[in-house]
Amino acid sequence: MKPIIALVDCNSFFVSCERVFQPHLEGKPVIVLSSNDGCAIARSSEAKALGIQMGAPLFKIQDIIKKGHVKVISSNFSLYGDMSSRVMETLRQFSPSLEIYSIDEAFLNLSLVPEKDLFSYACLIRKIVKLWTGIPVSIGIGPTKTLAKVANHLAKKHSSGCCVLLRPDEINTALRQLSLQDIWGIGPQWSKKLSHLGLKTASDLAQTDPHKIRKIFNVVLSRTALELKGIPCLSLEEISPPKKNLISSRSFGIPVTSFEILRQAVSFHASSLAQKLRQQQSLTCALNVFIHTNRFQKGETYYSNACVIPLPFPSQDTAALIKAAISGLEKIFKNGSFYKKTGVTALQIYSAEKVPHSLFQNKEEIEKRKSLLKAFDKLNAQFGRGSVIFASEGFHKTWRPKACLKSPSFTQEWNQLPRVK
DNA sequence: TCTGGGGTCCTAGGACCC
DNA sequence: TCTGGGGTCCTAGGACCC
Repeated sequence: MKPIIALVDCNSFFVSCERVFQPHLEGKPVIVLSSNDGCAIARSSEAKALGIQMGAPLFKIQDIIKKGHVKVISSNFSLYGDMSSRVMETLRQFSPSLEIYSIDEAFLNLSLVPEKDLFSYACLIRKIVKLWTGIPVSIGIGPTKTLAKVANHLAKKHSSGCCVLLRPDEINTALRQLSLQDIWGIGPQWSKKLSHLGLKTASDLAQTDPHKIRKIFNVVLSRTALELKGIPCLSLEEISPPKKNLISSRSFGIPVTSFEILRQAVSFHASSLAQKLRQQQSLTCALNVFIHTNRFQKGETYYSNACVIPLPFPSQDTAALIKAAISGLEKIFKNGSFYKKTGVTALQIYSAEKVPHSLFQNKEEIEKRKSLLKAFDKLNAQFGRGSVIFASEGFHKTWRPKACLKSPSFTQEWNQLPRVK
């Protein structure tokens, strides 16, 4: 059977989530900021029209914001995560196989839908998602993931919000009008290198010999070229594999100089990693701890350092991870610096099932710790993250990133539920 | 004053093994 | 002058994604 893949992409997702609970923002320019209120990471179409670029630092767009009366909102990731689950669950109604690609995108296998019905089916999906979740989406359909991405690019420009790209003549026309940097998998570096080779459009790349691409670039780009030709190289991954690396890091709301505050932040990150490890039933063998000062600060020496701490035993235990992370911090902390950010990465992650217990570990003790952490996770799941914490995280989080313009957690906190008058 | 957080894959080169 | 052949594992760096 010929594969048919749909890419469903939520329009300006974070902005749309905010609009569901603040309908007065509809039709107005709105942006959502990154952590610490740093950059614009989501823009409504009205904000894009004003010239606000993706990733633009807030302080550089203050003029546009003022003149264009742009509504600025701090990010609220627990709200977006919750809304994302609602969208994905709705999409499951429409296909037996679905790959959740990111917080706001999913690939659907639509091979069972007759070709003539695809467009109206896409329109139906779009209508139901909007009705059930309040989130507007665009849907692109093609014979490969990369062509579904291309179709989605076109769908966003179309009033129907849907686009089917299956006939060779339609695909060719679309590819001739698509520039290299708009292709999924081609970033600024490769598009520059490709244009030096005389290639200008997606159609040029599709017509180039993939072996030649592989020689000059690598296998990844040669796959992209094949996918543009309609030859599937990327399969639908319905079950997301466990993460091979996990990271927890944040910039500080204010510069931090004290070791004690850094210790609290590092403990928070180690604890957050341990929870993620337990969630995906993995163990880590080593942590990487890093700190750095503000690299944009003129007149101050930039200091950045990191160190890897092997754990005595593979672990997912919060206490063990906190202990290791703090010992790493002690090695790299330099007195007198104004720190801007810290974080912890879990390296060498293995499935908990596959790692045997060490002879030097007390089995009883391990079981006791396991049930303690299970209760810990259960409480946090029931009463909200951070309801129970390890004391070394501290209770005040003075290092917390800035989020001055955050909207209420409409769907996760009882006391912040929207009121209907 | 103010510049995010969290991932993936591939390749080349070095260390080491028999 | 000429210095084996074949393999694994790890790491750093570079590209990409949302």
